[in-house]
Amino acid sequence: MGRSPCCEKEAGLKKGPWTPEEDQKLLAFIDQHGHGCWRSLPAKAGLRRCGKSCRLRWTNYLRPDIKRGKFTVQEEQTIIQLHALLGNRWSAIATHLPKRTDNEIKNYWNTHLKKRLAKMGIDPVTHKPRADAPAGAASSSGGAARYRAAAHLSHTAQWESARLEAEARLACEAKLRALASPPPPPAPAAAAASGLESPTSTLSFSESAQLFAAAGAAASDDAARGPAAVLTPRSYGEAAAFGEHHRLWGDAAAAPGLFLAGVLLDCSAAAGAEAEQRFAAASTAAEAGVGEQQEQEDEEDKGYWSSILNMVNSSMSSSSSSLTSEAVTDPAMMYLPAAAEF
DNA sequence: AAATGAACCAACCGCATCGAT
DNA sequence: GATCGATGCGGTTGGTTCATT
Repeated sequence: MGRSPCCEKEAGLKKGPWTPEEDQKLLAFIDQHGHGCWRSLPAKAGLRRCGKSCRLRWTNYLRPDIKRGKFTVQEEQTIIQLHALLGNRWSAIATHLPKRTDNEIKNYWNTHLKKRLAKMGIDPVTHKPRADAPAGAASSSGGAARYRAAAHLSHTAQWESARLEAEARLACEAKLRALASPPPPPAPAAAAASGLESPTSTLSFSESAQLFAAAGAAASDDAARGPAAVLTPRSYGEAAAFGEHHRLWGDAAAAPGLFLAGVLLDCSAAAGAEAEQRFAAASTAAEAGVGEQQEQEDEEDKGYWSSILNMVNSSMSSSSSSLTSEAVTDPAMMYLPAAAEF
């Protein structure tokens, strides 16, 4: 499609850092008239900038409801959790951090959080411990290895389902917002309801469900073979039914939640070394496959997922009075708003 | 004090998406 | 359904500041 660049390379258009005078002009204009059409704004406001540049300056810097300065531990945790679920969808993440811009969150992730995770041996893309992480993965055999494989499968399935769930919720949110004004946009909600294919996923909704079933089978198989298998058929049965997303995880080393919920809370700069130790300790424990430890970790994982889902839920329910709290917490109701579209 | 490298962040660029025609 | 224009998003760049040698 022959499309002209959104900001034609007009001679005389200024680029680079904004001056206080330009900020003032932009602020004054938007204060008086609103931004309206960004493309025509610069001329009306007397600015030699392209509309895109004006929009960026406004949304990332001049908007009055922007909070600047250091990110709190709470905000850090939120970013990490949401990034684990949503990937690099900064605008979606930013909707859960009022007063922070997507650009700011993205910068903070790239300059701080990503490095911190990497330093701890956690892959910042997958949020799982890396294969080459110091204390962990490699040295298992026999039943333990099979257990880990089953656990990993389970982990992958749960990971996918929780992420898909969050995406579905975001799609619902968008839909509900749209319903409040213009007619509903079909695309995201439709995808969520029918195929649930996701831009950040290699799995479809049904594939995730199949993963649960496969993980359940593997675990049952393992349970029959030896004590290393600690995943209960009950938990897998429920998971396979695709109702309980925030159930137990099999493998502490493969479960990003354990660290993201707890460790990262206190690993901001000063506590970095300690966090790494905790990471190593947890990985070692997982390696040993100790049941008691496992139960404790399961509890933490449950808490982790609850916190994420609660976070998504709360923003969901606060943005929509038409949904009951039951509707947004009951897994069976989870996809109804999107499904109702069809 | 100067040089160098790392960290930070505002802004740009190109592509994707959406709505209008 | 095809096309076009406007806007939004995410990746990247480049300038500035800070820390270290």
